[in-house]
Parts: sequence; C-alpha cells; structure tokens
Amino acid sequence: MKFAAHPANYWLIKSEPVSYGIEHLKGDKKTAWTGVRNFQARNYMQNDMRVGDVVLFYHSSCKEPGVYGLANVVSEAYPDPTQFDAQGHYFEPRATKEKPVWYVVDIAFVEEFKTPLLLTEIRERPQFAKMMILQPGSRLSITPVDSTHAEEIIRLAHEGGMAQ
DNA sequence: GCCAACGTTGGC
DNA sequence: GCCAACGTTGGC
Repeated sequence: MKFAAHPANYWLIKSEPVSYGIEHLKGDKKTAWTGVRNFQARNYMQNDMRVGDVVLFYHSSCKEPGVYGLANVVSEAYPDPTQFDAQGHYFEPRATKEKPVWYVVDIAFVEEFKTPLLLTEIRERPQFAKMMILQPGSRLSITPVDSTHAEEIIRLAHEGGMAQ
C-alpha cells in the first residue's frame, strides 16, 4: 500500500546458520536478538526498529550465503540480558542495570523460503547494486533495506520457490 | 584456511 | 584526540 499510515521498515539481519539459522527461529517461534556487539547495529535496534518491521533473515559464513526467510520485529528495544552475565561470552563490564550498553529486540518467525535467494543471485541483478550488504567489506550484522529492494527480494524468493 | 576490510581498543 | 595494533567478520 503506497499510502499506508505507518509503512513498515525493512531490515536485513545476518546470522550464522550453524549457530542460529532460520530453522532455529522456526522452532522457537520467537527469539531475543541477543549478542549484537556493534554500536551501529545496536543503534538501529534501539532507535529505528519498530514493532511490525520486516526482517530479511540472512545466512552468513556458510556454503551458500543468502536470504533464507522472513521475520517480524515484535518488541521495542530493551537491554540485552547477556551483557550482565559475568560468566557469559557476551558479558559487558561497562554495563550496569541503570546504564546498559547493549540492546535487543525480539523477532518472530514469519516464513522460511522454499528456495532461498542466494547472495550470488542478488549480486547478479543490477537493481540491487546499492544495497548495503553488497558494498565491499560490509560487515554490519543489521542493515536497513530499501522497501523496493526488500519487496523485490521477497518476490524473487517466492518465484524461485514456485519454479521448482 | 586465507585474507581484505572493518570496528574497537588503548597507549600516548 | 590520534592512530597503530588487534580481533572479528565473512566471502571466496
């Protein structure tokens, strides 16, 4: 809808499928996106994500990187509990309960693509050339995606599924 | 496993 | 506040 009062934002979230892939999210239905330790990615969660935003779930550091499914943002930002766990890998010594350093949102499973849209296929298409994940050296684990790009990715993924 | 690109840290 | 060193990311 072109004139929606509150158009959803689109995001791309990377995850390594060996540690947490789309099928994990499918099983969990919903998860807190803990462990982000990059300030820019945190700022996106803390300041810019809204309930209802659409997440393109991307598998990285694997044999066939690409967009494997969809999720929804289902909470406002809140402090990442893992920063307070002194024994945990994501402990943040600078954080206090009064002044947390890291934030998370909850995301909920929406869909696992029958056929993922692979990074190689995204690269092939000139209309995606300006996407952040395609820029050389882009390592940001959470990036905003233009709605035109996001909708096209979803459309192509769905088409790929039907073509099989 | 390699390596380029990047963000973060810490000494000064 | 600079910047070198370091650790990490992620595609190949």
